Amino acid sequence: MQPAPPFDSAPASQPPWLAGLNAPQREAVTTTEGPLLILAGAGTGKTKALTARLAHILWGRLAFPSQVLAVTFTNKAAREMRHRTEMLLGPMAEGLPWLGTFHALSAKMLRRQAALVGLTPDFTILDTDDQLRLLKQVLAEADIDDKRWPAKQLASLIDRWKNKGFSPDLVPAGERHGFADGKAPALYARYQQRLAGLNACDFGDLLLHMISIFRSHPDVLADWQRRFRYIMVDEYQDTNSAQHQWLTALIGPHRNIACVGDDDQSIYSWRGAEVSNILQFERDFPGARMIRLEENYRSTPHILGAANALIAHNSGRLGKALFTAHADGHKVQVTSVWDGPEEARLVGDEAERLARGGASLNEVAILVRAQFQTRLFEDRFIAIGMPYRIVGGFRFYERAEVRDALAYLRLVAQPDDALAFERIINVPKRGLGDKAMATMHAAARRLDVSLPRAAAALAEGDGLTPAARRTVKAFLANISRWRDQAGTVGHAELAEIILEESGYVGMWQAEKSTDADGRIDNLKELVRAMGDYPTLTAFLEHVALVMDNEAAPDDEKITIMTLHAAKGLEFDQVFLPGWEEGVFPSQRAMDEGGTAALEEERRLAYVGITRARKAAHIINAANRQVYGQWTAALPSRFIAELPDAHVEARSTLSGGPSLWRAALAGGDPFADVERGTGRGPGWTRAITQPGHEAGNWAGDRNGGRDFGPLGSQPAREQSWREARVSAVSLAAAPTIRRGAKVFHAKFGEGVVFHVDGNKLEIDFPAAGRKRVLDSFVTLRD
DNA sequence: GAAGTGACGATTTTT
DNA sequence: TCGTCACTTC
Repeated sequence: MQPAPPFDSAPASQPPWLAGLNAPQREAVTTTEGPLLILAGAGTGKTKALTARLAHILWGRLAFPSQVLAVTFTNKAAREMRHRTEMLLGPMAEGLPWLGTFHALSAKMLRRQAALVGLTPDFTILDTDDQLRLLKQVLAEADIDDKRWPAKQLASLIDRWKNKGFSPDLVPAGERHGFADGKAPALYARYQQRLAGLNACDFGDLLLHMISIFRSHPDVLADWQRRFRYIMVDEYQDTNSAQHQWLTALIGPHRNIACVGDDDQSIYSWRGAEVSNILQFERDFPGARMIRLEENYRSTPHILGAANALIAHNSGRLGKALFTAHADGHKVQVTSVWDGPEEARLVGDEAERLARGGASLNEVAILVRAQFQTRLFEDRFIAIGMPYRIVGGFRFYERAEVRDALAYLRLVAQPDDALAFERIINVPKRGLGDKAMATMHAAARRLDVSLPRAAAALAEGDGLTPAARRTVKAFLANISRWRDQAGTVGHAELAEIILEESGYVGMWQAEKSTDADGRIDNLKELVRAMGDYPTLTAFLEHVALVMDNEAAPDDEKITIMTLHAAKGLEFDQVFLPGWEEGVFPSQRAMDEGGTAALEEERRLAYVGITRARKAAHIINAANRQVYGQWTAALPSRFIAELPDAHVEARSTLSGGPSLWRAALAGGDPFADVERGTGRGPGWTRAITQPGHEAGNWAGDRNGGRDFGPLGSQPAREQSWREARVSAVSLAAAPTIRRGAKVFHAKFGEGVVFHVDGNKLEIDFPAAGRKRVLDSFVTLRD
């Protein structure tokens, strides 16, 4: 399956981890000494090479497992690497204590050396929610109007500085201005003070504190350097400056660092990633070797040909071209359609066709540039009953109910956790308002103790109203009772007791909203997950650093997700909709970042195409609704950059691309289109629907760039059919009354119990009473 | 403390 | 256009 590598003549005694590797992969595995950059294109067996390299080092006794530092970005990648190394090595891999994410590893180091930065080893790790609340307090304290200068903006500024490795005193003069008249560095300093007072770190601190320890304590650094004989880094193109500093500090005199990455897949500059880290590898590490993995085991030659040609339009690349031994397969399809709904319809039809042909829906993905694009697909898939999953959005530990529950647990584990205390002191409602909170904050400042301690003091004194005093006292009594119980009952059981006795579960049970059930389920899931960890502290550490919660792989569904989220994944069939100027490449990105941003968009396109194993299908719509306005859209320039040899283009538009050209030239867009006759029944019905007059469809609101009334275009048959469908459902909606029989894609048939505008309460025999929007049901007779 | 009202703004997201 | 958030009002 691979071209015969020179090492194929190796004796039969060749170790198992070298089996099945091609020549460059093998070279990457066996080059253990000195700096090495493995430039691994999409689908070239990067993880395989990396895990084999780990196996090679450990089996060859070049180092003990505890002497290897293996760093990834995400927990998922870390899990994957651990798992695959275990497959090669067996139990030996379990002893890899320093395999993990940058943040997890740095936190582990920091816990051992917390004292050097004024923390205790049990410091709390704040999530973005806590961080924001703290910053709001800092802003209020400095008397800065957070309307004018939002805490969020300060948070991202501080984040950016931390990504670059700047502590407050190191922020360069040129970057100090721009927020609250140059007060940002002072606010940053104050924020750090507050964190220290809370014995807490935010994510950025996990690395930043270690970097400053490395700087100021050479002896400590030397210890760490001695420990790590080999360093390996995954996704090196995504490293930011702080991570780069952290890594270079840790490299000992042996300089055994191997970084794996692909400059063409660098898509996170907006998050602080510096492509220059990978581009300048050889300058950073003189004498470094570079090995290219270019044989792709994933995609067909047409897919790779298209991707290679596209990415060749970027400048400043390290350069590489993917090739494969696979048979030709299909060309990349590029389809032009009339508008967004038609695009969704097309993808739905194609997916149905694939499913009928025996393909697994789990192997079909729709990769979009931005979240808003998912809606049309969702609408369409609900309408046709196509099972789908949308990846992204809120993660488990970010849900409000999970965070509330965690705040209870944190407060039990850490009596001084002021942020946790603040979050839940009045959840469920206990009648403590702003006034009581202000009193407690004032007391905390005056007595110079943590907020919970101040509250305890107030509960004994007379600073609060009698009612508030009683409430606070009872609350604190509960907390300390739970803390005592921690010694006698298991932590998962304790969590159950806390959630029950605090009234928190009751609060959700009393709530009648649609999602209350789901929230209670999430609380149950949280308690269940706690059982997987030996102690409450271990669990809280896990939660802080591992924000993802691997969803159980469920049944056949088509996946909808962003291109960013798709990096590292692969699917047989990949749909790439929305390839229009302004959408992809994103207008906003180009406005903000110019050419550099355009190149990053192009890398994103490259990532998208290279996700496909068997087929890639690019789609662009001539018209799209942007913020409620219909706008004409040109096909993405990336489409033009794909070579004809690897592309099969088609259009469902009569007139084809000339339509767009005409539209942009400002002339009559239909000048070269045959005028048809009919406005069918769909038209009539569409225009008689309130809010669905022709002008809504495609009017003249966009400076004449929109296409005029469309009714006469025979080629738009499909669009008309859709117009009729939506007209029918709109017409049907008002006739839904109590007692009506309706059908819902998820819950099945049901009987309407109550109507409130477009909100329906429906009794479903299978799912019980649900609140549903009328647009999600169809009327049955 | 809940419900209604108006302004605002709207990529990509991990730890 | 549509959803969110903060603020008002009862």
